[in-house]
Amino acid sequence: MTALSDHRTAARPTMADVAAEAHVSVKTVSRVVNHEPGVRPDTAERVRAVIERLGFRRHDGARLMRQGRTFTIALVVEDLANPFYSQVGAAVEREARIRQHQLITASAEGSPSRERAVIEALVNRRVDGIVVVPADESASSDAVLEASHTPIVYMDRPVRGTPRDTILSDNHGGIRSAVEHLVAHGHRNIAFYGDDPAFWTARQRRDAFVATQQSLGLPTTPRVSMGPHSPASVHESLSQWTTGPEPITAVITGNNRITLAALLALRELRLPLSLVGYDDFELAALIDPPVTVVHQDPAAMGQKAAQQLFARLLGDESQAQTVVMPTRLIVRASGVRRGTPNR
Amino acid sequence: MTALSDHRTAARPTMADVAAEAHVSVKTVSRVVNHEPGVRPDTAERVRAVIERLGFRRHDGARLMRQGRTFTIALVVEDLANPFYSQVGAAVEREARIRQHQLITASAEGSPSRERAVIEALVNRRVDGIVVVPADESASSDAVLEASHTPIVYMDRPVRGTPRDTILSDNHGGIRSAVEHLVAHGHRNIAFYGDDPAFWTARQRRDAFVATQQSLGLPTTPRVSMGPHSPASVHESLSQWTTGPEPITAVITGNNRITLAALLALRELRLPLSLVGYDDFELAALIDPPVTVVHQDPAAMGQKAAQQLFARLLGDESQAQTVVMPTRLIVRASGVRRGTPNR
DNA sequence: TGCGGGCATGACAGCGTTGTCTGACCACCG
DNA sequence: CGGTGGTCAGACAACGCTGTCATGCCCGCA
Repeated sequence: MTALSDHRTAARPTMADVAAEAHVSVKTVSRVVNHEPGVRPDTAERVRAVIERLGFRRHDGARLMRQGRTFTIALVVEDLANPFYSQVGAAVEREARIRQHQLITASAEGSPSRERAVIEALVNRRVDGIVVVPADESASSDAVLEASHTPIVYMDRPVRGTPRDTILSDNHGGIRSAVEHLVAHGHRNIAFYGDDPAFWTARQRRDAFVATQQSLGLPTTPRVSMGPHSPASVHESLSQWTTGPEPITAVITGNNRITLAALLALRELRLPLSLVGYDDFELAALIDPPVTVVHQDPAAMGQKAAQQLFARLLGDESQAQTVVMPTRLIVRASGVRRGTPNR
Repeated sequence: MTALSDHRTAARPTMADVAAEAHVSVKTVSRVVNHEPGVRPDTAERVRAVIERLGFRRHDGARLMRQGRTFTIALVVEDLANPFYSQVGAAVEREARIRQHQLITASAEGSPSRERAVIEALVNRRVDGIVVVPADESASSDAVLEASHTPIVYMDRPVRGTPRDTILSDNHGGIRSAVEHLVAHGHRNIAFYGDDPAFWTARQRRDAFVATQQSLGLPTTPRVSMGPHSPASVHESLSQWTTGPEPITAVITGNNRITLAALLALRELRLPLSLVGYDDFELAALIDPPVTVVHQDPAAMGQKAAQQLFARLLGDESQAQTVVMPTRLIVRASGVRRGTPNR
């Protein structure tokens, strides 16, 4: 254990060291370091010289503990490597940085218990606030947060119980725009592939699909398949739905990964179906055919969440609000009719 | 400023509160909280009950300050939203989490001065160690780190000066495998599009390209174009190099973004050139034609960097080492000859 | 010469923990 | 019955900094 601390025990001068060397009190050093007034220029200069010479750096841990806040916020997501979350992360970090805060990021890997553990650790560190993409709607960690009075903003999915600031994407509107787009291009038989219905967003999008179909008077033959999906699972139902009566001519996919699976399946089956995917992705324009997508803006969502959090940190005591961020349909060739509709 | 602290001043019980309530000393509470021996079961039980009742949570900031380390590491990259870095980030966070550490992520946005500021802030917080993708080779922040004795691991790019642990990707091998692959498919006139030569990796890859061309006895007509690149800039030189004498039949791109630019340019020009890109990307298999790539493994690099950092934290005092991670050529259709070579 | 007032500086406590050391109490033994 | 040793518990200082308050000094003015 001695080795462990070598790099710390080694001559890290404190204010006391500087004070002794400069023949002033610790408080004066503090004043100089923090640019507080009331220090004679020559004294300040002397102190600065010693600081320079000893290589002193203020210990922010001590400082922050004295001051009661940590100038740190945290972001808890499912998987940092997922482009959606990494864009959220970049946006949140940016908001934090311009406000002199630091960002701790943590992955809960989709596990509520891990999420709880992670959040407890963050609360114990007294992070000033947390942005969470909750792993489940019951949010077992919510009680912890309640007790700790740590401000929190939920993202992408709501949580039952105490009302909290929540930033959502307009799942309903997004799906509706997708369906309407396809209908405008003459499609009437459309399939929907959604993610695991354990996810709130997956259910939202499915329900929006069904509702839109009904409101537009489309055939309501159940062509909804919920995940988790693989290229193989998509493949299977696709080959059914394209061969029976009223074969589908278009597909809507409920997220990134499913879009990928569907594209692979479509390619294998050599089916020229139209496709609209939920979530934009890099290079969507380069796929053949270019994929039309419902774009939600993760950067904007992250930014909004961080801004809301900082508003709370600055004392905004208004009622918790839910913000629904608009989506945008990016039309590329894939939504346009290619197969021959059979009626 | 009062509002600012509402959520903190509000009843956050300390060990002293618990101690008073349980009629024991603070130290005993500490013992119970930390599962230290030497507390009678009934006393411990009483203390636990009070802890539960008051909702006490240990203040890790205070604890860590007493103990001298923070159980925090940091990752400094250029842009968290870039898939390469986000995968690195996910891997580093994972390594940190399984070791009970937390990860602070920060973007330097490619600016050396911002990087310096960010690193100074991290050092001031006494993070236990830092993984950095340095913005430039001179690494002005290195002096700060030297003085603070904070362990550091550099990633993706080396830094001049004091030797440090460095995790690099095998740029030379990667490019060589790309060139050899193309040559094996009959290509002899190959162009290289690299990123801004201000980047060390960009220069490495360019140099590797030139060297490999020479060693394989290929025509050494200079068909190297360094960035920054846009689809337009690629477009321009492409149309030149495909029309003059000894027209090129294949292209190698030096990173993700350039691959994208090149794909767009090739599509516009309707040129059936072969393409090998540096960096794999999601959906590369779905592009038409599927893009052959040199795959570097960001997750493995991040993991390796974190592991090396933790080894240092645990007292590994051996000499700084540079690890070069292998790359892997993922052959998809795009490397295969499609255009008609003109000889 | 004495005094009020401002300025520069310092002493001290405290943020919430933990490490060290001391002490009370009890049991056991010769 | 006194000494010894073990167990449980607490007092106190310290981590490095900042907020509060006190002090000393010099200046100007009556």
